[in-house]
Amino acid sequence: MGITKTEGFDPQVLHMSEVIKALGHPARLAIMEYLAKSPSCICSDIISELPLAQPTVSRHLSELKKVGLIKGEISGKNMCYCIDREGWNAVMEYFAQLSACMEAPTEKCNSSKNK
Amino acid sequence: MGITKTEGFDPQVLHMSEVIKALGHPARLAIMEYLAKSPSCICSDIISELPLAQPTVSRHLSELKKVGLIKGEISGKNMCYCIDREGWNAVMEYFAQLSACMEAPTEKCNSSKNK
DNA sequence: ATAACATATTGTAATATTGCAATATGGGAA
DNA sequence: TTCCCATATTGCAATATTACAATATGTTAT
Repeated sequence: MGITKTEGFDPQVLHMSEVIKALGHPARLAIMEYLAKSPSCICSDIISELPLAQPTVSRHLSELKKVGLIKGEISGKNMCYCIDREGWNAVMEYFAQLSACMEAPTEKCNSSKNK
Repeated sequence: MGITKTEGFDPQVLHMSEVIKALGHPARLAIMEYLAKSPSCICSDIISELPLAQPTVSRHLSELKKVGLIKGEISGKNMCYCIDREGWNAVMEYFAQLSACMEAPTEKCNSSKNK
């Protein structure tokens, strides 16, 4: 159906999957890489870095912004995007927690079930 | 168009985005959580854990397997899935490297450009 | 062999995603 | 103001994704 079912899932899983989904696209992952590595955050630089048309890049940028992975600030005539550390760190912590559960054979790791 | 352009992107970005995309769905992320937390890896347990029909879960499982995040082993009448640590760790290392680039203000972090 | 169970595959309908051209918007410069 | 420039938005068309019923496959027990 193309529609993703959301009922019956843990709210944290729902939220995280949405953020992670935004990272699951070459253009958007490349944007994150670029912003992580480059001192420049000017939108036009990002556009010229990617093999996609300007409207397409703009759409990907707004999707990353929507889920809180980047934030944009107007800087004169340009738009300056940068990584939103809060959103990014939340994903990293989520993954770290999952990894920890894999390592710990018999520990609880049931933080999401305590409700 | 629904089709994702791949030309002009770094091969690592292409591969990683594919794996991450598999994680960007509530059912598939819930499966990963379940396998990380639970000692059981029997397919039927996963199915009864999710609010989705059996064929749908089966498809999600095969997608996770396709990108190397889980692996399945036949165990008599049952199928036993578990996390493929190699694939999982590759994603974690990729993210760790990206995070490191964000922290390091003026270091190179250009490993992907050395080609 | 047959029944019962567990899982995978196929077919299909509904919806989502992607990409780009065209266009709109908004700021600075002339 | 008018002309650029940079970016966002809109409107498609093509393709991908999702979910499930129906069905197929394979395994174990009887």
